Amino acid sequence: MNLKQLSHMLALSQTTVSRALNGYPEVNEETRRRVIDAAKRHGYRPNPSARRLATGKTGMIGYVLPTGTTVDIDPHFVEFLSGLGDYARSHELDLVLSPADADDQETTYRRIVANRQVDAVYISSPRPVDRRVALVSTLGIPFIVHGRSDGLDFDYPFTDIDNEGAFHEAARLLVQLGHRRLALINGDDRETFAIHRERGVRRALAASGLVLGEGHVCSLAMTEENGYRAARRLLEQSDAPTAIACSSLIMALGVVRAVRDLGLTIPGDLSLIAHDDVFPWLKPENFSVPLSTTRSSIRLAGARVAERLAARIAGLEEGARGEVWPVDLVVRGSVAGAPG
Amino acid sequence: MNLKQLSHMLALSQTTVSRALNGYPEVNEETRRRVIDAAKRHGYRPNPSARRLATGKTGMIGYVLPTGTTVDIDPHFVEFLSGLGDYARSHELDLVLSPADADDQETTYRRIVANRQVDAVYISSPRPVDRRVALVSTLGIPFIVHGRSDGLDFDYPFTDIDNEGAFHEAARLLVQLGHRRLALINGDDRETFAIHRERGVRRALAASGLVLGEGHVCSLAMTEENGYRAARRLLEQSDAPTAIACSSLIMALGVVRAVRDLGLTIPGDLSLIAHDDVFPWLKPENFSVPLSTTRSSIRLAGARVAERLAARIAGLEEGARGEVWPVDLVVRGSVAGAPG
DNA sequence: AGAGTCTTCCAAAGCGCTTTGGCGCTCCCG
DNA sequence: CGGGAGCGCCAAAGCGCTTTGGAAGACTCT
Repeated sequence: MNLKQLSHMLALSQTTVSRALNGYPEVNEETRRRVIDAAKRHGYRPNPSARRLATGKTGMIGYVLPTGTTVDIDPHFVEFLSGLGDYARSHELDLVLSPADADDQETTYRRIVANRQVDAVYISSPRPVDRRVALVSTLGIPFIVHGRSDGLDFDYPFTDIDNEGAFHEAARLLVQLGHRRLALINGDDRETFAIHRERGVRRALAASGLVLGEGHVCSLAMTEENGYRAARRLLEQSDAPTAIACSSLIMALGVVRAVRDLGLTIPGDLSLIAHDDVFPWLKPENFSVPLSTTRSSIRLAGARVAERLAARIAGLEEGARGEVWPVDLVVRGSVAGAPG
Repeated sequence: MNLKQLSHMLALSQTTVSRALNGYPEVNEETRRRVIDAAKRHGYRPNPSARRLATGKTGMIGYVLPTGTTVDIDPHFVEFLSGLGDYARSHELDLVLSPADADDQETTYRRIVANRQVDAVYISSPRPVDRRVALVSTLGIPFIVHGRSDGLDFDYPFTDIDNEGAFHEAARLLVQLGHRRLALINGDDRETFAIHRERGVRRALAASGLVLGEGHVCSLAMTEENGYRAARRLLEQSDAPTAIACSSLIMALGVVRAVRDLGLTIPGDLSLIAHDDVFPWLKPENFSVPLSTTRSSIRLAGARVAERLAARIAGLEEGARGEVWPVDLVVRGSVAGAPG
């Protein structure tokens, strides 16, 4: 059932039917009703390929998915996706994932824009001076960055959480509790979020005349194993930290295991605070010692990004407004005063 | 740069240029070379919307993403996606995720097929007599089911792992080690994989004249918390199991925590085997007591599904062939002879 | 009553590609 | 040298929608 058939059976022109369906004003309400009714009754659905060809609108938002046998999409992605999908569903948007070589995502961004495959794109896990952000903003397609890229000489729209503030708060609390030797087990420090977190910790320490020791910061992919290794390394050195801030719940699992292996306890020997992106399947309150966290739902962020993307597509949002969400510091049993 | 412009500047017809580019035989090799060269030099890329309108081919594979505020996409999805993306990338396929109400995915499948939005779809987490499978197969779009749906009165193409065999092997090993009271901490038993796993365990027990006790099987969403709760419940009852088979590594985390909370040890008081889908961020060998697992890479499955989908789109694969992959049983420190 | 203004609808021209049907040319063979 | 076969190419017709540029009819106003 296409426009032609439908208009023919209504004894109207395709123009009128199209306009009636798309809410254009120059059609009689009575006629519109008739058309809409008939369309519904015959299950007419405009062919999106044709519509796209004519309008350029696709009803899709794009994301370039970094892939490669050595590349791991991390589990945060799925939570973000849940939120994004949730919003997208209610607005009839689809999401197209274009897999790309992790080291060359730009070609793919170019392609999907040149091909007008999507109405908007988002970018995640940005790094400082991120070339994708630069590229996409010159390409002139609506976009939102989830996170931030520093050092760019132009503004761009983003939604980020206050990573620096969160880790500043966490570190400040630890310092207030008397800790003098803090360590940071961070994510990949080529990513902005990790840099911001480190900055937050350093700033808090500096406020009390302390520093983050040379060997007291680790930047690794956020796996349980890396959390374990980092913690072992930190805790076995002579000036072992008495408190650790950790960038992920998954890494924190490894930290807890290391602590146990070394015969230490939390929070007796070590205070621990981790960042919690709010996974349904792993909760900080369920750690053997309930884990203090800086908490921010990545799922909500996904929904927000989708919302802004939709607004931009509709022309309701413009400009380079960046928003930074505050992060909750949730104190649980894993922190205590410094030992000794 | 479109076909018209390109053909004009080559002083050829659009037809010839199109054919040259698409590898049709009726064009002189010399001409073809010229055309391809010019296309490359001018960065010509056929407009996919137009091509789609003309051919019906989209170069995309579809997936209906169940969403809803109460619906959690589980982290397995992201690993599957990695594999799928990996293959898709090398074959210039994109993936479109259409979010849908988790309770009504069929409408969305209908839509994407009717709209010819994608060349093929896949279905995951199938249940017995899954209506999506029935629907999609009548819709006549190429598809692959990741997993299996039992009780359908027709065949369909799927790629699954031998869940029954895996848990049969696991349970058999435990029985051989002298365990008489086994328990199963399973995933949601509305899904086929969980049913198959339970069947595997029961079959192994039956072979030795044993049964899976009434209170010895739990079916829950695969979260750490549920693993913990299930394990507590099992271990605190009077006829507590001496061995547990567990459907997920994440749940196993909870089991381990419960065991510790109860002052028990693995494998002294309890033997534990879990299914490992092979996450890069959580490895069974890194559990405090290295975890025995039934192992099967869900990532590889993703790549395989993509491969079959591509083959079907190209008309290289037909029929309802189902493939069932064997699962490795990897024995580590978490199993031992039955206590007492 | 005639002119002007809306209102409501239509025919037709794209959007950029593929594909059908056919045409002219060369080549080979009897 | 004439005719049939192939080769290489082209013009034009879609694919199904939106949108431009009217046009016919109804209505208002003077």
